[in-house]
Amino acid sequence: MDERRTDTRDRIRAVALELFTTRGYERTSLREIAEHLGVTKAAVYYHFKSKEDIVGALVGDFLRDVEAIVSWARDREPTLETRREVIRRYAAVLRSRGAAMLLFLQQNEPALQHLPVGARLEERKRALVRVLTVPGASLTDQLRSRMSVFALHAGIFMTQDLAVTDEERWDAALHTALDLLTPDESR
Amino acid sequence: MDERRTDTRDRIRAVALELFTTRGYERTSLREIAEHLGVTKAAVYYHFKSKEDIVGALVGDFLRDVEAIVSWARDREPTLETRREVIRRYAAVLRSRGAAMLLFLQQNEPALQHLPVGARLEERKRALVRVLTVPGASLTDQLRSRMSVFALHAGIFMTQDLAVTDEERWDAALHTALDLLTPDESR
DNA sequence: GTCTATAAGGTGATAGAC
DNA sequence: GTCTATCACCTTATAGAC
Repeated sequence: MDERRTDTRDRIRAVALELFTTRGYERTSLREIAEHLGVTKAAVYYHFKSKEDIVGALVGDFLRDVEAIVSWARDREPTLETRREVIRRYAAVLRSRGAAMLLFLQQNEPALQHLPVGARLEERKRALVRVLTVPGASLTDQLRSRMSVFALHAGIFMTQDLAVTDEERWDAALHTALDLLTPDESR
Repeated sequence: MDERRTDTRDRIRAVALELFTTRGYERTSLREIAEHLGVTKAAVYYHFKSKEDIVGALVGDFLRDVEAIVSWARDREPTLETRREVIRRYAAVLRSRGAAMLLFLQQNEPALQHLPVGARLEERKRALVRVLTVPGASLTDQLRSRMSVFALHAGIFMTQDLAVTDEERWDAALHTALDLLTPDESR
């Protein structure tokens, strides 16, 4: 029924996403989050049992999205076209989640590594890279596959200083990612 | 004359580099650094006036290396061959500083952003990207130039799980970086 | 649901003895 | 150069009133 009487939980998520991105997860305290919302720390602890729990809620949906892509790819033949479609679908997921989530993930990757949710993130990323890599590929091509995924991230966060639209960013990112997916030898 | 009677300062640098890389700058306390060396925190403070001062000593030489590359490039015509040589020289600098320094920089980029030395790092990186980018290049090519620099980093830290030598990593990294430097249109 | 109050412990940094 | 002792402050997290 979703009969919540306040929207504090969602507001905590939103403020946490913003602060974790701009100031970083480790440098953001629960006091800061609470003060931005005009409530006390204890109120935040009512909605989330720990600081880690907040970041867990933030990345949960994203993790399920990636998982779905990997499952889909595993049911298909590992052709170049399958790999290209994986990149397109991953680009679509990133796009639907918005640049904010992507910037948060990028900015806090080192911090997340030391959290339980970071291990799950790492696992999904590995699975994604696995379905993108040709078995027995050269080191260069393995690197290209890994950088293909990264190109989608970089297309957004590495171009924040340029005067272009997000639309143009996504286009350039996808174009570069698909190019990296093409094996080095066949070019 | 360099008449130091102990090598504690250098040992602090080495231990800090290791801990900052494996555990992260923010998650590493001065107490931990001191304990790894078998001395007290106060002893560390005799050699470095602050925690920030340690990381400053760590990246100082690297910053000067990058600065030299940028100066060299600015004195030459901005041709593709110049840009390729910039990448080769940057690869050589990374190589001479060792994978440990690179992993430290990569792992702590978000943390360094909030430190004074991070601003200097950011400035050099921007200057490096500037000499690598053709004026008036398309968004895709600007992204490719930026990812070219990143490819050298990724070639090392993104392939740590693969059973290859560092030599092979550097080769694949340089090859991929030089490919990204070639404009998208002329391929 | 949100509050006040507090526990328990870690942090960077400094003073001053040896 | 290194030590002990300490300062001032911050952190995550909880207990219990309203």
